[in-house]
Amino acid sequence: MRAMSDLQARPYQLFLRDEELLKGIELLFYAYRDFTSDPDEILRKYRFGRAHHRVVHFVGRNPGISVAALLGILKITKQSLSRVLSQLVEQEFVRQEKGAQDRRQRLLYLTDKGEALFKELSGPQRARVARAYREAGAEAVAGYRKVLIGLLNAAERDGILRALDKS
Amino acid sequence: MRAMSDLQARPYQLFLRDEELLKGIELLFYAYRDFTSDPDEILRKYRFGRAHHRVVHFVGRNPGISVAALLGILKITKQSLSRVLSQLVEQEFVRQEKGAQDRRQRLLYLTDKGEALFKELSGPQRARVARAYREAGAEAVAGYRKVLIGLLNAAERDGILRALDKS
DNA sequence: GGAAATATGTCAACACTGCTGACCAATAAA
DNA sequence: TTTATTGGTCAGCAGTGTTGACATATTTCC
Repeated sequence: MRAMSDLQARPYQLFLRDEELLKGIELLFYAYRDFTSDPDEILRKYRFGRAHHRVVHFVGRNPGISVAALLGILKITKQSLSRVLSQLVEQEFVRQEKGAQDRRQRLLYLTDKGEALFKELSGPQRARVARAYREAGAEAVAGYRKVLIGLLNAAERDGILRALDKS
Repeated sequence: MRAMSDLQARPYQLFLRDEELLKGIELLFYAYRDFTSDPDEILRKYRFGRAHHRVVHFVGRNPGISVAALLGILKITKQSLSRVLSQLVEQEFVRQEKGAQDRRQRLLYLTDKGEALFKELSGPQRARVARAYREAGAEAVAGYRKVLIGLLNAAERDGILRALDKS
């Protein structure tokens, strides 16, 4: 494929590395594309989109989360969140409660209906991840996590890891 | 957090597994969120979006790709592709060429301007992946790949792997 | 107590990117 | 020559991100 002369012009390690990096990028794209396809289909029944899914997921996983904290996870504006959140509240998938200490806060919880949706949406995703984990083995899973953690913005890495370990 | 009685009602292994699966799901979300943030910012300068990025990327990586093949990668409709593709062609980031064997095809190539954009966009992403790979180590990278491949739709897995190895 | 900061909500407008449906033209294959 | 394939286009709609401007309730600070 490449002549020996190329190995002089450009260090072999570096060349290989760049190709590997691009493959890593593309693999992430493909995996995420397929990963989101199952819930996307389910959401159509409810006339919801991915944004609704994210809210249901992170409220379900963080009962009593504040709006500000949810915004921090999703990294969107409050106006964007407001649109989907008010739909979820109106249709009774999510319930809001005034904070006990700070009564300005609207703490978020899933209703029973919300829990059911959470499970319906996460079912195929859990199955997909379970299959991938099973096929790859425990050691590979550890590597998968290690690399994904490395992909995070360094500044927020600790916060995300803490959030993931709260359970 | 959980009483011993729960361990009887639900096998311990299964419980742990479910928690791990949800963490794997969330980690993928966070990684993809941060992974796309760098190019997103660059794209604003050009008044382009993520869809433009994807086209530039996959045309850059597959010079001479047909429109149908590109649609197969992106999994969007031709109308959606058309919108961004025609902008990229008009602004001379992408060039179209009639197929030699099949003259119905419009084979796609990056122009020099397109190549420059490709590099500008992939730079931060390659740096991010390089950092993650470096921090995690070769063994972890192998696991990362193994799991991501497992997340792909089984039906298309072989095709994607072949596409990734063409280089 | 009163001013300032914080948490949240809301209205309006805009941009990007998916989608469906309906056609059309050029070219290849049967 | 009919039929299928490749690609393009117009129109409209939905979902989700953005900015900017305000409004309200509550907490914190001086």
